[in-house]
Amino acid sequence: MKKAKDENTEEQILVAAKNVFQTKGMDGARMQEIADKAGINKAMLHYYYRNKQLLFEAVFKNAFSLLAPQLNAVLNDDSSIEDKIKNFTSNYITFIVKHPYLPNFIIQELNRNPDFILKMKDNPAFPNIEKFKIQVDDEVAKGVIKPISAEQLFINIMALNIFPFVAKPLIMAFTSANDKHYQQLMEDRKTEVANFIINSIKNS
Amino acid sequence: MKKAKDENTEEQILVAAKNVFQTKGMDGARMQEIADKAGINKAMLHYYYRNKQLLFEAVFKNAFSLLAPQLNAVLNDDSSIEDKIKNFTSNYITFIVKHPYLPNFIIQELNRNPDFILKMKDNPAFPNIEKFKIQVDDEVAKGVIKPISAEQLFINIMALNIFPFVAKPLIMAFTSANDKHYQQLMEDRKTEVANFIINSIKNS
DNA sequence: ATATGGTTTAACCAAATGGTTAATAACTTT
DNA sequence: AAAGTTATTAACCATTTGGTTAAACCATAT
Repeated sequence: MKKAKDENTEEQILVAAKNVFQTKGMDGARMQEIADKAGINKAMLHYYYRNKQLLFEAVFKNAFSLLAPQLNAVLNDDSSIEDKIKNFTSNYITFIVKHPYLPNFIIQELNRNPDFILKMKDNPAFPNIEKFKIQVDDEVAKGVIKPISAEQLFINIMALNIFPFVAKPLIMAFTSANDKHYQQLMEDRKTEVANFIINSIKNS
Repeated sequence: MKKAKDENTEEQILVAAKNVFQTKGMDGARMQEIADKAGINKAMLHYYYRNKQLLFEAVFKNAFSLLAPQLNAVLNDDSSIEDKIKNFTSNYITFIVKHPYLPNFIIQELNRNPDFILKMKDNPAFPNIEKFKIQVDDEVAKGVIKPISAEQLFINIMALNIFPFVAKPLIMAFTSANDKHYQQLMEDRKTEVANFIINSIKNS
């Protein structure tokens, strides 16, 4: 079978490209380095992905499609707000430990080229806040949680969960933490963050 | 006076370099573009700053020295925790509206080269959490605020304030906001964020 | 006015970089 | 096994890029 080799090479390229793009960014990445990491000739990159931009987009879409379902867990799940926050916080931190470069990569590249997100919006799995909005307004009306807009709550949830990984070097410096200490801080946040949010919004 | 011209050129270079480095990053920045923006010959960049790396470091240190005092307002001010949070949140958001590229620039470049922060630590104004730690432990002991570690509280304060600007393109996409709507969200956060934090930690 | 010293420029350079090409290798189909 | 097709490579190319150099410029001191 011919396909085996093809897909293998194509996949190896994507893995290598992910590696390089996510650590160095579009501008810092070198096609030669990607080729070396994939163990192939530089011309192969163009054979399969035509040019740097398209290879980058393949990597970016791939990364984004990993992150999106995580956020959808907050926006479109059927459980209560309190449960969502608890689950998301724990799950997200576990998730990000496995993909440490991911949030930073996405944020960095979107800031470099904000229009890029338009290409992502086509995807039906693109996170949408509408359902969450209804739920928040509902729970506020019922008095389950204190008045807050869905947008602000969602921003807060994202901020508290994502920021500590994006700003890792800053946090390590300010708290004089080594890698082990930093990991412990993040581990603690799996419950700490959910409590922090729920404390703030729950009516008692 | 000869000096007038010197300092003027040197300053113009720094302004142009800030402009380009903060929007494109170290890797995306081009010396030619900086020279053009400064209205001078490319050789002048090397005459005053020797090479790209040193010019970049001048810009980075400059940016960092703007951010540091903001964070020190939380860490080293003498007011109560509640007051600090209220003041910081409002001040920081006002500050960042004036320097929109700053937090993203610092975070992006520190992730590209984490060792870089070591050079910043020499500065005596480098944010240090020790005093804040004592204060938090004290207010927790007195029962003014609920039990929380100073590190986690500081991370939360930073996250809630800084993240929304770093992740602007994501937030705009998820909330389907245009620029005006986004600005309004940030404006609301000047009080919203402080309330959110205080709600969560204050003993009642 | 002229010598002096820092400032500025145009022209240049070597290395790096994304991309192409033409030939070869390997596999499939007939 | 011959023909056809896809995969892979080495060599090459044009452009970009950070950096250099030697000469010109200009303000000031003598």
